[in-house]
Amino acid sequence: MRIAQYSSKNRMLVAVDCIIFGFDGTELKLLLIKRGFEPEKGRWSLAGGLMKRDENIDLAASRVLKELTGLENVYMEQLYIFGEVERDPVDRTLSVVYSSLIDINRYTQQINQDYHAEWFPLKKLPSLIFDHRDMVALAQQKLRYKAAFHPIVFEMLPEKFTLPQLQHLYEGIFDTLMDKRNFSRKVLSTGLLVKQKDKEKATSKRGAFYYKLDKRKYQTKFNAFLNFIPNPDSIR
Amino acid sequence: MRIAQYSSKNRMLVAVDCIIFGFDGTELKLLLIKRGFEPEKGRWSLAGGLMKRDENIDLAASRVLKELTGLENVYMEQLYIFGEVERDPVDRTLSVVYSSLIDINRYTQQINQDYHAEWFPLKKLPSLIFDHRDMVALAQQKLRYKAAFHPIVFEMLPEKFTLPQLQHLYEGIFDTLMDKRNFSRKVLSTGLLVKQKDKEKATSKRGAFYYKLDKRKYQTKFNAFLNFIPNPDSIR
DNA sequence: ACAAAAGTGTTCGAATTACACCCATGG
DNA sequence: CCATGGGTGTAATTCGAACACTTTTGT
Repeated sequence: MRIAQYSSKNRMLVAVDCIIFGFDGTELKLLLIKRGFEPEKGRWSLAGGLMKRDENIDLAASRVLKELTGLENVYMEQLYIFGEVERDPVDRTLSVVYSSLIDINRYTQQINQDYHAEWFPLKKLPSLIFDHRDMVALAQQKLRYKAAFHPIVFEMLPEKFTLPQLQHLYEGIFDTLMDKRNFSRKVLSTGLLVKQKDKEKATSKRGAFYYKLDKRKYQTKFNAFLNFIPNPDSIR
Repeated sequence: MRIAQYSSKNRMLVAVDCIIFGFDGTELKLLLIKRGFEPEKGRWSLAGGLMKRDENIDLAASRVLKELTGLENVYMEQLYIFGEVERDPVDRTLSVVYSSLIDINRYTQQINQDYHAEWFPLKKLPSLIFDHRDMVALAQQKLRYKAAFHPIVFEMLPEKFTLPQLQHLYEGIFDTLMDKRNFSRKVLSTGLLVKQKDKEKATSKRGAFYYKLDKRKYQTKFNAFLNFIPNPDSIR
């Protein structure tokens, strides 16, 4: 009876779609590609493609991202699987969504002219195909949730970064403003940041000291919960 | 080029597996079924089955759970997709894992003799097929994470429950002991509990007052983060 | 009368918030 | 010399942790 279900009539296609959040030191952005094939050719979408039958899901996500944007070796994690029956009009297709956080400036070389990929400010996204807008909304929600408790967003910063940059990033994620005195006290109290001797001088005359992440401590303290949200009600 | 990938050679099977956590007032348990078909017939496994091609994923999970355990209308949420290439020896099969929290006593009628389903204490699980042990470990981790910040675990309690029961549940989830004075102060301070006039008299001579969840407030306050973990280091 | 679980308050230290001024520098 | 953003300290409050005794009642 049940073993009969190990039959092929229920096989289906599985896609991966990659949500790439990026931070340029000021603003939170999302990487989109201009879809190069039908249906919906020419419209903006997440970097996505079909997973192969003999391919691990995580590797499929990396491959698709590489093929469509040129990005390689970026931090990615599985977010959710979307499976409404009618979500892709051509064929029954599930989509496993991956989410990623990167430092935009670190990867400008990789995202070159060969790819029709472009960064869009999170607040000014174009319309997206299928259910991609829902995917982005879910990813944003999860990013907030994680950022509220973990120092994970260091994935989106350069090797060296300043406290004002870090604060701008958190403000972007939560769409709120924070007090810089309280912010620096809290973030420094984690003991995860190492102050550098040099300064970032591009955005201010005085310059802001660089910090680096103490990666050893970061690994072990990952589960030490931080509470970065100034006030739950202020999150929009 | 790329449209050629909208071909059928990459179709694959997709299963759903259901992790059912239950609480009986004292102990955290997991619902397992004796697998009724090859391979691995006769061994214990999560309630799982293949998803149909014309079926929504969430509905597939509900259907499979109903078919294998008799359970209906339980709170379920998608946890993760497992997709190692060799995870199922018979055929390439992804598994979408769902996780669920229920009040064991409320559903004893539904889980009847027709089904080879059985509750196992979380600390004394039998060996499980395929990667099901990994699935359980991940679900447990996520349950802790959520329970640490949300009053979500009310899904696992009866309509009326006592503070000692609620505390035992949290102690089961975190495998730790909590101070009942601090616990009750914290949980009552949420304003989500409504004290009842009657008492539960089965487990003590004096009896413990019942409480009910204020569902209106629960809906709106769901995102008010609670911090139930006594001390992050004490979580094993 | 006693065993067993329920219920309740206080004190202390830590963390969080609100808030305002001086600093360094490039122009 | 001044405009711009960087950097720091303190007081008031809230929150979390530790801790022990009294109440109720079935046996």
